[in-house]
Order: sequence, then structure tokens, then C-alpha cells
Amino acid sequence: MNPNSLHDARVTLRARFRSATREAILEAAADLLGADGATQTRMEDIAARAGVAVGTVYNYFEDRKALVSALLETRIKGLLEALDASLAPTAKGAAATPAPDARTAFQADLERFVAAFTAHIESNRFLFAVLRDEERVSGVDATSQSRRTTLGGELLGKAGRLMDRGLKARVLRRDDAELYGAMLVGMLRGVALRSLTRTSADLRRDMAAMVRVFMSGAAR
Amino acid sequence: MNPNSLHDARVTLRARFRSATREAILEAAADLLGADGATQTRMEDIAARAGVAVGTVYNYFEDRKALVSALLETRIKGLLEALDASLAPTAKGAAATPAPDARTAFQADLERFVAAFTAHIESNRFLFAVLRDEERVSGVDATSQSRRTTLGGELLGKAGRLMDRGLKARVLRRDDAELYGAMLVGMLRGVALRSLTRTSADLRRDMAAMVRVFMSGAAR
Amino acid sequence: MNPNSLHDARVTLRARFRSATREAILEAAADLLGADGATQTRMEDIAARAGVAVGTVYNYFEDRKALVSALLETRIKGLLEALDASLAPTAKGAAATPAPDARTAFQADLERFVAAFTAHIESNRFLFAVLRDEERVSGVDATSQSRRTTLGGELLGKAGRLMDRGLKARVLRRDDAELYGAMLVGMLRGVALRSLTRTSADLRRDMAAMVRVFMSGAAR
Amino acid sequence: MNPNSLHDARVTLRARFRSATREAILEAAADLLGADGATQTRMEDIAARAGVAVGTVYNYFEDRKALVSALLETRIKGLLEALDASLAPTAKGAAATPAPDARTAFQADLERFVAAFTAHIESNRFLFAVLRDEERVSGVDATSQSRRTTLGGELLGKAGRLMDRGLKARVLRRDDAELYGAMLVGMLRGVALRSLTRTSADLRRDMAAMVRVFMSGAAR
DNA sequence: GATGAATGAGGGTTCATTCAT
DNA sequence: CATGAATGAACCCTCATTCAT
Repeated sequence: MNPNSLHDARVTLRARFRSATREAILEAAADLLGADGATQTRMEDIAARAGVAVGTVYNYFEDRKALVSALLETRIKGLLEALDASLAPTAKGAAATPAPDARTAFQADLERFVAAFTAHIESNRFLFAVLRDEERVSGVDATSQSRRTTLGGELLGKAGRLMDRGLKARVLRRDDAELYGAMLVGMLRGVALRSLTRTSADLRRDMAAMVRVFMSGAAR
Repeated sequence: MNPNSLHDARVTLRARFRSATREAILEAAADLLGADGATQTRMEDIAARAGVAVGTVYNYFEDRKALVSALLETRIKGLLEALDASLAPTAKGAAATPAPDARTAFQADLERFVAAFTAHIESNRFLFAVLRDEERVSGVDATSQSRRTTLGGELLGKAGRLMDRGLKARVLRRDDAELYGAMLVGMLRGVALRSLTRTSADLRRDMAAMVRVFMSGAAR
Repeated sequence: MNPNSLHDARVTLRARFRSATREAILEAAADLLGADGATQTRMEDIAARAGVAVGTVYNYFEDRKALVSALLETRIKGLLEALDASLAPTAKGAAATPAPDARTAFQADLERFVAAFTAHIESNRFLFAVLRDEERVSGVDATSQSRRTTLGGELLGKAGRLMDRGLKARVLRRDDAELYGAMLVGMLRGVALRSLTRTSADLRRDMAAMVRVFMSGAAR
Repeated sequence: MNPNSLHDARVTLRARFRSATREAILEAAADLLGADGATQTRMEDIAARAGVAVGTVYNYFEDRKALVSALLETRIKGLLEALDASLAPTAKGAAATPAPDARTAFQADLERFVAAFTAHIESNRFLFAVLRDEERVSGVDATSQSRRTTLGGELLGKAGRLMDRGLKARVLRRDDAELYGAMLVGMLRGVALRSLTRTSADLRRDMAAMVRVFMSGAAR
């Protein structure tokens, strides 16, 4: 429309391309790190799989550590946001249903939480490796040792919030409440990892079963 | 008193010394691999901590892989044997008690299993790292890809045998029986790892709580 | 007014612009090479300081070596021309003054020489670095090893010509005449470098003092 | 003589060998840095010329910077110590000679200073490159920016001390006394560098001539 | 058998140069 | 012509492994 449009278009195109290349590199890194483990994956391999030269990787990421950090950050951020979303109060849904009893409501929350975890983990086989290797996710800067969080730690936090809700609704037993989070995360991981070795496994069915067991064990 | 006895003694002494050096190296490797992770630990560091020269390490272990394998093998073997022992039918004990009902008996088995796991993990912080990094345990040769087992896989097997017992005794629900093993191992790991971050954690109490939850959830 | 004039004007404008860009790049290179040294200065840095893209630098200079050569050539050429000018017989000046004796005349020549050097070196801090690093100035092609001259070599030549004049005028001692040039250049450099470290230094006064010492030492 | 003698001998041998290897590396570095300049010399080249593998270089020097620093430090230290020694008061010599007049005494000091410089520079062609490139010599740690000294700076200091002596003995003119050091160092360098290009040059004779000129110019 | 200096393949990183837009 | 992302050769450095003492 204006004289700048051409320029804008160019900028946008370039920006998109930059973004695409960056994603391609992250994708390649995710694939290789997931498959071979962090130690066995060379920068050159990542570059090759991304279809770029080594130097290009360094145009997008300061160094190896920065690349791995960025990868973990985006992927984990995605998972954590999905979990947060699954925990968000669904006002309309609550209004639509005729006041379900507390236990049913909590189990619904739990199922959404588990479903969110499952969905993300399925589409990011790379995160399995993270769950396995538990690399560090730096919240801010790589140099500052403070405020370092692990994926496991974050998961525990989210699960803890879910458990708190169950406690307040008097659905969960108060006895060992603060352990429930750790148990849930452990079970999630255990069942998810199991599906890695069994090709025939039905992760969704297994997760449902897990929820049943957890509810029977933890609910009043 | 005869020439042979002297020789034997010498041999024995030497053998003991060899054995001691070997153990020192394994111990050093366990400490460092546990603390810094497998990737960050150099052969020289292991040698230094063991109080020997690098070359000496190579007198006892073919190469780095052999050392790590040996370490995993001994440590994991110890854990697995302890778990097996906890699963062994205790005929006398059964006779001593006035015919406990099946559920009580299974819970006792489960508690012994969990206790065995807990005891081992407590005295081998290194195994935490294995649970974390899940390195491969090569049954035979490092090059042969066949017969590779992971600690997780072995644990699943043991847990599965325990669950089978519960099933046969009609204590566990049949529904999702084959998942129980994965859940138990997951919970074990979750609760154990949690105690790593909380200095005030009482692992034993937490494990007891976990057993309660599991029994409520998985038992009929 | 005819088609050509317009064309000529355009060409001239373009030529000027080209020239300006070229100068900007040389200027940027001079600044950075002078400050950080040749090794630490990247092509990208030079481009950035010149306000152009890297590729543009390569539109004006074949490669890095060509850029540095061109820079040295222009800057050194300027200095050498100034020195030559200072050595040119100033007919009018000679006529104006009432026939000074030979020694006074030579000292005047020397002072002009030193002043020319000082002026140039003051406005081209970059040349300090050249005096320091003594990079090669290739007269023609970088590959041909023949006809390579250094700034130092050129300076020696000019100084030698000045000394020759002093000799012919019987102002200088004949003994070590061919050394005088080297000594003068050495002293020039020594005094100039000294002023780099002392912020309060008065280069002009120091140079005058140097001339006095040189005259006392080298003159009959 | 004692049980330790064997052990001591071994240690000494090893220590000597270590020392020899270290020196070989420094020697190789000196040769190559002197010939090709610091930038063009690769660690691999230095190692090759020293007759060792790259890794070996890193067994003796932390990294490239440390190697260059060590080289400069030893070589420059040698030169500076020689200069200091040439400045040391020669009590006996003074007593032996029949009270020379002050000027003769100072000229003798100056000649010793120049001779010390010349001798060192002749046997360490590498130092020419340092005089040329003026790399930094770190007095203590490479990270601390404070207390960095250059070869030029150190030379100025030594020369200054010599000039002070001449001033106190009332041999030198007071006028521009503090410049004399810079001039002397400049002349030294100028004459030394000149001898690099002229194969037929007689450095010793040139230096003597330089002393004459300096004395005539700077003395009262 | 112990020692630890020497080895060198291999990986991370830089940066002059190219070329499609 | 300007642009600047892509390229990849080349360099610094690490560390598992060897072997002379």
C-alpha cells in the first residue's frame, strides 16, 4: 500500500526465514539429542541434519551450551505452559455442567493434567531424553547459578498445585499430601518411559489406568 | 609350612591387594560419576581420587567403557540381588506367623521390596545418577548390541515379578496389572529423587506413605 | 546541457559517492587497526564502523590483504609525500633570508622534516601501530615478493637523503654518516611512542629537544 | 649413598627432562614467532618444531597465551637482568682504575649498557619481533589488567636510571634530561633494526658510533 | 605392576569470503 | 550496488589411551 510495503515484505520474509532456520536447527538438535544423547551429538551433525553449515548454527546460537539451553527452554516452556493451561479454571465448563461432585471435578482436572503431559511428551520424543538425562534449564542467564530449575522440579511444582486443589476440595487425604505430587510425577514418568520400550503400548489407555490407580490410592 | 603355602599366602595377599586397588578405583569412579555425571568425569580424575596413576586404572580395566560397565554391573548387581532376596519366599517367617491374610502378606512383600530398594539407593548415591542418566549396562561385550539391559528395565522386571505374586494371590486388581510395575518403579524413583532435593526429607517415612497409596490404589 | 553533460554529472556524483564510501571504509579500518591491532580487527567490525555491510567492503577491496595494503599505501604515501615536501628546496624561503650559514640551514631542514613527521603521526594514530607492527607495504601485487618496502625502510631512505644533504653541506661529520638516518628515525619513533604513554607530553617541545641533541651529536 | 639416591636420581632425571622439553617448546616458539610473527604461528607448528605432539605443549603451558607470555617473560627477563647487571656499580673496577673523570666513567656505563642490549638482541632474534610487535608482558596474572608492562616501558625505565646517573655525575645536560632515555632506546632500536636488513652490517661498530653521537649530543 | 609424560584423533569455535536477494 | 546470512577451511584445545622407565 505504501512505499514501505516492499521493504516490509522483505523484512518479514527475511525474519520468517531466520525464524525458520532457527527452528530447523532446534528441530535437528532435538532429534539428535533425543536419539543419541547430548554427549554423542556433534555440532556438525546438528548442522548437517538441519541442512546448514556449522557456521550457520553459530549465527543463531552463541555456542553449544546456548543451543541446548534454548532447545530445553522452548520445549520445556511448551510443556509447562500446556500444564498450566490444563490447570486453568474452566469457568464456562463448570457453569455448563450441573455441579459435579468434588471428586469427579478433581479427577477431571487430573485427567486434563495427565493428558496435557502425555500429548506433549508424545510429540516431543526429545523430552524423554530430558526426563532421562535431566539437563539443567536455566531460568535466566547461564552464568548465574541462582534460580536454576530442572524439568523435574518444575513438574513437581505444577503437580503440587494440582494436589493443593484436591486437598482444598477435600478430595485427597491429608496424610501424605505433599508426597502426592512426587508420586504422580514418578508414575507419569514411569508409565511414559515404559511406552518407549513397548512398541505396542497404548500410552493413552495406560495413563487412564494410572489415573484410576492414583485416585483410588490418594483419594479419601 | 611347605613351599606351596608360602606361595599361596603370597598369591592371596597379592590378590587381596589387587582386589583392594580395583575396589578403590571403582569407589572413586562411583563418587565422581555420581557427583559430576559421566560426561564431566575424566579418567585422570578417577585415578587421582583413587590415589593411583592413570596407567594403573588401565591395568585393571580395559578402557573407560569397561570401567563404567564394571561399576554399573557391581552396583546394579548388588541392588538387583537385594531385590531378589527381598522377593525370596521366607518359609520360616510364614510358618511363624499365624496365617496372615493374603493382602497383609503381599503388603509385607512390597514393603520389603521397597525397603531393599531404599537401603541400596541410600548407600549408593551413585545409583541416583544412573537412574538419572540411565546408562547402558552391557551384559557381555560392549560391541554386541544384543542382551543390553538398563537398570530401569531390570527394575521393571523385578517389580513385575512382585506384581505377579500379588495377582496370583488375588490381592491386586487384574485390570491394569501389567502397568503396576511401571507405576511402582516410577513412584519409587519419584519419591527417592524428591528426597535428594529436600535435605529434611525422611525417605523411610515417605516410602511407607507411598506403599499405603499404592496399596489403596492397586489392591482390590 | 547536452545528453553527455547530464551523464557526466551523474558519473561524477557516483564517482564521488564511491570515493566517499571507499574513504569511509579506509577510515574505519584505520581507526580499528590502530586501536586493536591488525589481528584483532575483523572485517565485520570494519564494515560496521564504516556503516556498510560486509559485502560492500568486498565491492571496494579484493580481500582483506588488499584493504590493509590500500590503507597503508594511502597513509604512508601521505606521510612520505609530506616528508618529501619538507625536503624540497624552498627557493623563495632561501631568497628571503639573508644567507644563513650552512649549519643553520641544515637544522632548518631537519626541523621541517621532524615537524612533517610529527604532524602526520599526530593525525594518524594508526601509523603508530604500523610503526609498531611494521606490516608490509606491497608496491604492486601481494604475491610478488619483489619490491616490498616497509614504512621503516622508506623512512630510512628519506632520512638518508636529508643526511646526504647535511654531508654535502659539510654540516655533518662524515664518520658514521650512513648511520645517522637510522639514529634519527629511531629517535623520532622513540620520542613519538613516549608521548603515547604520557598524557601530559608535549610532542612538539620534545621533538625540538631531540633536534638539539641530534645536531650537537652529529654535527661537526 | 642412601636408599633415596636412586629415587633422587630418577626425580632429577625426570625433572631435567621436563625442563628440557619445556625449553625446547619455548625455543621452537621463539624461532617461529620471530620468523613468522605471532599471528601466523600455529600451535601445531610450534609442537612440530619442538619435536613433540600438540598435546604435550598443553602439558607445559595452559594455553597459547600462557606460552607466549612465558616466552616473553623469560626472554625479556633475561634482557632486563643483563641490563641491570650492566648498570651495577663495579666497585673493584672503579678502584683499580686511577679515578677516571666523570664523563669517561659515564661513557663506560653507557657502553656496557649498549653492549648488554646488543649481545642479547643478537642471540635472540625473537626479541626483534617483540620490539616490533610490542606484545604485552604481564607481570603477574594475565587476567589482572593492572601492572602490565611492555618491553618498551621496561627499557625506558632502565635507560632512565642510566641517564639519572649521568645527570648526578653532571655529565649530561639537564635541559631535556628526561627525554634522553627515550632517545637512547629509540636509537638502539633503530640501529638494531637497520642491521636486520643489511646483511653486511657490523652491529658492534654501529653501536659504538651511536654512543659517540649520543655523548656528543647529550653531554655538556 | 605402578607411574605419568607423550600422543593425536576429534570436537568446538572463528571469521574471511561468497552470493542470492 | 548494497546487503548480511551462509559457508567451511582452519585453528585451538581436550582427554582417552599408550608405553618407556
